[in-house]
Amino acid sequence: MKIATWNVNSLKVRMLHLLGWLDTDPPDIVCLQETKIDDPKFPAAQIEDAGFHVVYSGQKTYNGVAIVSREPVAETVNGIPDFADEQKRVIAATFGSARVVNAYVPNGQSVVSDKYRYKLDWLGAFTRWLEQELERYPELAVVGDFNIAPESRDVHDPKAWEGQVLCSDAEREAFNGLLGLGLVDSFRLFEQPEKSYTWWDYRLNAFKRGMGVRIDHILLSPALAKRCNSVSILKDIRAQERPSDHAPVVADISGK
DNA sequence: ATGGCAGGAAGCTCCTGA
Repeated sequence: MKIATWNVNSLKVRMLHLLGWLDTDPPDIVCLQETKIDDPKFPAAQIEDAGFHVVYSGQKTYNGVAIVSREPVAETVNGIPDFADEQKRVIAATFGSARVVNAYVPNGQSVVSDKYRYKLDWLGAFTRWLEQELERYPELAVVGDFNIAPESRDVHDPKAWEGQVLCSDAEREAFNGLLGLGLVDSFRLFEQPEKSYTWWDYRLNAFKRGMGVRIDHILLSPALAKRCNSVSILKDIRAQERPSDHAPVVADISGK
């Protein structure tokens, strides 16, 4: 089973990129973030016509998440239970024995912003919920745009980013809190190219100059990590015409 | 130190993203 995560930065604009990917080299599950589309306008029919199922939780202009899958979904949950939040940032679903949580973690804007406080509160609630999910579902994948670069090697210019949003101590502690539950940053289970990133600013020709950060992640419970064969970043999709500013990440967890 | 680019909604400019 291949599971992927991709921040599309508007599904409407990225629809042909998605359908092309699903046509040529489809993962079994694709988790999308920043769909930026209200549920009544979600292009479900186009995705279903391509032979996939899809569940979604969106809103106009901001946020929005969806899970596209070969197999039908069960036990769909929108949002973090018991955490009041009008922003559509989480959707979870079950595939066979595997549970998939798809998250668009708040950006934070800057460390002195109210949005940063919201981000940390949000991550606290997210972590408490995932602790329960792990007990219920030993085969758990937590994927999405975390808006956190876990380590210096995940940032093209660690000096410039030091203490900034995405890289601050509190954010990295929150990320380590997720790992503390037993989740594994699957990307680092394997040898990876130097300067592996998942997001590059649209400005300054950042993609071509390799100026990126690794903020999109696939975290796996021990039971799934054991079956993980490879994880890679699909830079080709970031290199297309009119791309999202994020590249997808895909993990193969079909077992040895 | 600042702005650069892109998307969306509104409406001919502003907010947000990371």
